[in-house]
Amino acid sequence: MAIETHKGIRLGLVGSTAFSQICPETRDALDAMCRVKSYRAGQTVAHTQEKSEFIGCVLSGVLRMQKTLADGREHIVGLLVEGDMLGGGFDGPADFSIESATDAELCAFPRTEFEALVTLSPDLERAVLLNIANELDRARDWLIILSNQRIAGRIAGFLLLMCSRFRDIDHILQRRPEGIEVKIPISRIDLAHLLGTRPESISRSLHSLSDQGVIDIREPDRILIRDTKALAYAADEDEIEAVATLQDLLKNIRLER
Amino acid sequence: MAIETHKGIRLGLVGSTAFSQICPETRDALDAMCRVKSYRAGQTVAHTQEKSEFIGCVLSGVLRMQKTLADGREHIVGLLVEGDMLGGGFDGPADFSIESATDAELCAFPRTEFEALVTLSPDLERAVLLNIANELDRARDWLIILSNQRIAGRIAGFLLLMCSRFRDIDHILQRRPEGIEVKIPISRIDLAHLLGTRPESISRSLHSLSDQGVIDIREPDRILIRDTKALAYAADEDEIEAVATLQDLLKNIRLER
DNA sequence: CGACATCTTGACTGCGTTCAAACATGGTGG
DNA sequence: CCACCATGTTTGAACGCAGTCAAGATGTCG
Repeated sequence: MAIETHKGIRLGLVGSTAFSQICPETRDALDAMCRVKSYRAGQTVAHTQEKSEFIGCVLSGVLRMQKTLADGREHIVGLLVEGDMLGGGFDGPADFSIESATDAELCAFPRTEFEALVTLSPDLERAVLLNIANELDRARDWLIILSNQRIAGRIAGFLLLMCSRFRDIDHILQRRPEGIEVKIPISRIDLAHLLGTRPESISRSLHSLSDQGVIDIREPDRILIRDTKALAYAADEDEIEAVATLQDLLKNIRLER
Repeated sequence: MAIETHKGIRLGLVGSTAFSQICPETRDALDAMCRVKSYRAGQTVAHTQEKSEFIGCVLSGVLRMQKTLADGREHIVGLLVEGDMLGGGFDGPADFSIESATDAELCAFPRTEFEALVTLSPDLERAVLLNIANELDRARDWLIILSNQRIAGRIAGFLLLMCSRFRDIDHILQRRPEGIEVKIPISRIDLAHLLGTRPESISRSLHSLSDQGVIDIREPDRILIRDTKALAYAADEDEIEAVATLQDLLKNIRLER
């Protein structure tokens, strides 16, 4: 079960993320009702958002957001990282479950209290709205990535999305002289699921990109992006093969001489 | 260019859709600022939502919502039908363009006036929020459909999604004794784009489903669904998931008939 | 050190992309 | 009214990517 600690020691963090632009007294009220919960990797945070009795804000770690299907299987529709809200509860009839992909901490507000505060504080309502709008935007990013026919293209898009989305989260993204190092927060199986393919294909495409020198696989879940531009190219243009063969040709020519 | 007519003759329609639960005086205010715009198929309604000076609500027809990519190409991320809002403008830094897929009418509110009204009327703000939440939900339905690796499965999911989303829109969906007839509001190319594949594959899979007796292709864009259950089976039998809500909808459709 | 989970690699098959051409449909002008 | 072209859809054939099953490699933990 989740470990609970008391109240808003971490309010500074809360203030820096989803609730950055709310007035002091509202923030104090949030502080008063706030509770920190800790989860280990793989735990279920909430089964359906409707029934969950709290609204949360991720402080650290990564959560999987998955939709429960009729036959009981679950499908990942997004990830939550620090600063993201969960349990907004305006998601209509959706049947979601949230699980921790890594060890995670989140800051929980009792649902009823929170909603009461929302009706009182317009800027909090606005914050909630902005949060949902942000999620919508991200969902559409996923759409674009998923509609790429080639797996390598989807992976390239995924990596780029990680770069843009998690630019400020240093334990996921790290700038290195050689490039940008990305820590992939979910397993290959989950990633494959997310990208609409199988782990084997993920592996192959990843190593294919590696062979082209675009990325470097330091560990299975730690990837160094050497050439962002080439990666963007791989994500947009499916004609990467043409380029790849060109580069091979050039290399071979140079080697032969 | 768009043809504009004056003020809210159609307010009843507006009231029946996105703004169903707002108080009378707010509705009157909306009425006062409302203007009806008409578009023909293929016109650009708004290039980016940010710059568009109005917020709209679709009265009739279908709009394509597409995201502009770095290289200038555009990618469809959703459809808008009657009752949907556009230009919510909380979509962050998104770069969207909206085009009419069919002849369409929409009811436009000047952005500044609308936003001023939003700050005054909590229930209007709530309506906006619900609208975004609804769109988020739909975007996730697309995600699930797209993550099906087999094309036939995606098409099946798409058809079922049409049935659930447009249940009440008679010029798209029509109940027939033999089944449900769906009018596909976008071209094969756009559909292929939306489902992450090519028009040829769309055609093949569609005819494959037709050969199985699941559907009947009356015209390229008019499809009769004979066997909803088989269609749902085709959507999730292909290993990856079916949309949970679709199951509910099937129930509802059966009940309604 | 061995048992387990995760990731990778290999070989094979099939689906879907690709390129190309035939087929409908609608609008235009002779 | 029909020939004609433009657009969109369908069909055909060939190739290649990715899914599948199976085995090997790597890492993790008791």
